[in-house]
Amino acid sequence: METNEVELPRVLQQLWGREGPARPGPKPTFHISEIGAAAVRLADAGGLGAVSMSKVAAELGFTTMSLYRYVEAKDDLYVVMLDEAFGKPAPVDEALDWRGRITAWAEQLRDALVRHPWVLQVPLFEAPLSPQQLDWMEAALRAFDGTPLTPNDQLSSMMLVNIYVRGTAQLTAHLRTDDSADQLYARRLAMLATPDRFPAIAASLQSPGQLDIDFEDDFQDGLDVVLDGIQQLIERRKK
Amino acid sequence: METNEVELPRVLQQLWGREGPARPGPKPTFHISEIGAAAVRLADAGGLGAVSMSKVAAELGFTTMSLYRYVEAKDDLYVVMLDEAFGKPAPVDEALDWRGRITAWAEQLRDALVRHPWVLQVPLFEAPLSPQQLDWMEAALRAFDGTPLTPNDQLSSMMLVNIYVRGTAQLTAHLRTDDSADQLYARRLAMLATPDRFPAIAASLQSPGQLDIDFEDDFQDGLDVVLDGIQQLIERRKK
DNA sequence: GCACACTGTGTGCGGCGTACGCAGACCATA
DNA sequence: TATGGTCTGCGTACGCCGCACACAGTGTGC
Repeated sequence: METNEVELPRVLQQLWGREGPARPGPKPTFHISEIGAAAVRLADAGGLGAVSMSKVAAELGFTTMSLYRYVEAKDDLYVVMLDEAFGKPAPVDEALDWRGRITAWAEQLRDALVRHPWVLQVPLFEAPLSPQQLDWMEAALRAFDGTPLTPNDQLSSMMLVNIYVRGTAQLTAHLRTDDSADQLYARRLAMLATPDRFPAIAASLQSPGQLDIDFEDDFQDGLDVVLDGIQQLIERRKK
Repeated sequence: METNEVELPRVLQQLWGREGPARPGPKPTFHISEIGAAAVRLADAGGLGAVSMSKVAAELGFTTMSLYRYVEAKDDLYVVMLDEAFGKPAPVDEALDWRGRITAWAEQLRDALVRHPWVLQVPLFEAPLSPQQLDWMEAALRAFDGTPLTPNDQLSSMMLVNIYVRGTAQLTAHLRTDDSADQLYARRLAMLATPDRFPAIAASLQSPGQLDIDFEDDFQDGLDVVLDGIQQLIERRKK
């Protein structure tokens, strides 16, 4: 009888704690999650660029090449970092309706991205399969419990919110570190977007309230637009 | 009298054709857009990783260091590449309503991203100011002509659609290159997302129609959800 | 107690971005 | 037309990076 586990990459096996027991040779000095934590520390402090195999190894008091006993390539390190950075999502509040629940989820996700902005720069080539990422996925899906959304609807709605949060986080990432950046941008835009070639842009620059951005309000407003769309889908499914 | 132009970085000045005329010394052999085109060619063929200063220079028959006469750093090269890759958006079709127009815009954007998937991997730290990117921005804003949306509404609605397209493109990018990837993912997910810890995920895996993904349909459905949200905003603004 | 799989180390390679100094080309001015 | 100054393009070199590979030591299962 074959278990036939659609074999996972080694990193994922380690993250899921699927280690074969008791093998010959010396015991590993630490768990990959410690490597991930060290890498996250570096990234938090100096951005993703500050994360290199040698720096991570140095952080742990090891040589560069030791890391390759735990990780097959740098991409694997990224996987571990992501899993480490997100942490566990707060449990779903059953008292709220779906809108309140998914909003709380979105805010949590946003906060995590603000705490670890480098997450948005991590080049990823595979869909998420690490434990904590599935926890987040699970939490989002549960927010739609009790709605008439089909499983597929729930999945795509989650993706929609996920995409929204990541997208806005990316757009505002550089503004958060430099307050004057948006004003400089507005002035440059005003200079380049001449009314003859860019009437619509020029017009939007005329409008007031352009210069004081409130991240919190903008985030909520945009999210509400997305959720309004999902709400319509829910109404449609009710019939 | 000071022109006081909120001085642009040199790359942008070159992209906008704001060159000071007639200076001593030999004439530049080419324009940065040629460098950008060469880099885009490399990226299209071998991904963003295939783009290095030396490779681009070789593509043009030049030495590596020559490029630094046109570009201050590699990040500048990315700016040029992006401007080059997007091209000009098709003119807005006045016959359509806002929904038809922004849909057409979104489809165009998606097609551009499918043609140049590496765009999604380009690390960017500044808001777009290059000519063609402003063209795209302008086109999107014009789609909302005639709606009661305020300029700020239009801006955030555009961002919403932009974010949606980029997000979905990112998610489906790796699926397009490998048809079996999603099935492998589904099987791995089924193995890891046990009903005790991940009931919602497990449930959604039970649902039918999971395995045959239709990019086109999924894209349109999700986009419609987003547009439904914007429509509600429009209704609200009407009053 | 023995064999052997496994851990951690050292060396080294190829490639990257780019700082810097130099030769020659070309224009503005005299 | 002669000249001076400045810009272009090139060569060299440096310090990083990810990682292949060979090697020594370690501890478990037989």
